[in-house]
Amino acid sequence: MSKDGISMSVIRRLPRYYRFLSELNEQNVDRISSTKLAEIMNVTASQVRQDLNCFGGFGQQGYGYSVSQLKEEIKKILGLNNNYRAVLIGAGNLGKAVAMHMNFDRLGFELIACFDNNPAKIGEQLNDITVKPESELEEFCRHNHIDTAFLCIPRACVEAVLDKLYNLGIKNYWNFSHYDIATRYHDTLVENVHLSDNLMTLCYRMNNSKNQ
Amino acid sequence: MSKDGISMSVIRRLPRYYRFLSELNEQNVDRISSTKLAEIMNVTASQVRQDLNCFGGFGQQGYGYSVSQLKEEIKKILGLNNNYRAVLIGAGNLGKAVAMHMNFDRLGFELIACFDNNPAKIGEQLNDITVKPESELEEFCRHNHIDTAFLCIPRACVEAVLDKLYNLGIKNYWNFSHYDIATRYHDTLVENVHLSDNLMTLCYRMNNSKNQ
DNA sequence: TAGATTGTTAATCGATTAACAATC
DNA sequence: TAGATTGTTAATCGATTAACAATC
Repeated sequence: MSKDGISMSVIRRLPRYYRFLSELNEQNVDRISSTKLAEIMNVTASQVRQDLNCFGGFGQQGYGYSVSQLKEEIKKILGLNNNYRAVLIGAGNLGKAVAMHMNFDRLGFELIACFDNNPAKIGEQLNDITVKPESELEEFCRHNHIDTAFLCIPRACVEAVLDKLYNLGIKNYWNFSHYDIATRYHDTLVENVHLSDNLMTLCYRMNNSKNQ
Repeated sequence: MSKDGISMSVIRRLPRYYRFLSELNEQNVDRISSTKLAEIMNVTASQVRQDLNCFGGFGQQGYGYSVSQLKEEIKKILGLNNNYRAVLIGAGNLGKAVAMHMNFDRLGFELIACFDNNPAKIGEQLNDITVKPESELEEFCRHNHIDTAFLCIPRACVEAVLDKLYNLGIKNYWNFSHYDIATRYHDTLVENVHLSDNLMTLCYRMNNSKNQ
């Protein structure tokens, strides 16, 4: 709820603002103008001011923006103060990478369990969580409030798990497979990570560039 | 070289067309209209026709498009017939996921080596490649033609490796870190995968939705 | 031929950039 | 106060959608 009518273009730029502002803040920079920030981020000053003004007037004429304040505002806008409870499905290399290297607490999430259908994986320790058998998924979700699921399993395995998750009321997904969740369930909210699409784009660009 | 002036919006949609057409092809569908394809892909028929016509007239009035032919055309446009030679830097969980689960040959690439600076990783087998010590990187790249590097290492480690790679003439990168390659070297071609930006976007959308 | 569907132009819509008055 | 820089409106640019003549 709350603010709406913000375009996806703007929304997808917010994390980037947040990253650059966090960095400036760590470097103890305490104020910055839209012109300077735009320069660092390699965008236009107009865009910076337009983007920020979607959410409110965070600056001060003649002065610029307070770095730490603006960073906090964007953190609030992104909702990073949340602790959305997540389950991870799949403890393969990708699942492990996600479980072990993401700072979920800084990103608005808390990873509370991981499930895999491969008996060899059961019991493995990923930071502070232990891989559970997928057979325990439904029971677990009924007894623990879950907001979202991270799907790090092959496409062919998605449908069966998705049906279970959806019927348990989980409607938010971070999806690393090519399975099209939104087509099956229209009232879901899905962020897809399509690594192979990304790599094909690199291929296209290499193929059409002069960098040898 | 070749076709230029194609907008990034169109380019980033190409892999998705390719995926859907490959699927239709596997299902032995041999022709499809822009209307039907648009429906399946959840876009407009106008967009499908406009996108495809950036590259040529692949359809036939009154008939539609030949699925297998169109798929092959897009494959060619994307340059997936290439065999760009890639080195992977970093054999952590993410590097392993990339090395073991991506079908590089179908994506225009060939992974020919992997390097890591952690002695514990040296000698590990990732499909048909063996993890080598990072100290051998430069020597290896001087004796093997390399087109691109996949960076699956923490941000703090990137700069040192990047400097080496760039000086060896490698200018194409698939970058999983938040290190800003293009700012340091302007004549590079970079595809970034920013998993945490993606997750923050999910957080924003959950925070602003009514799905609880 | 009649029906279907493309390729392409024109119209609309949205996003980015420029400009500047307001104001700290 | 003078200088700097925002917030915001207006102008431009690009991307998407609609429409339809061409044609298989």
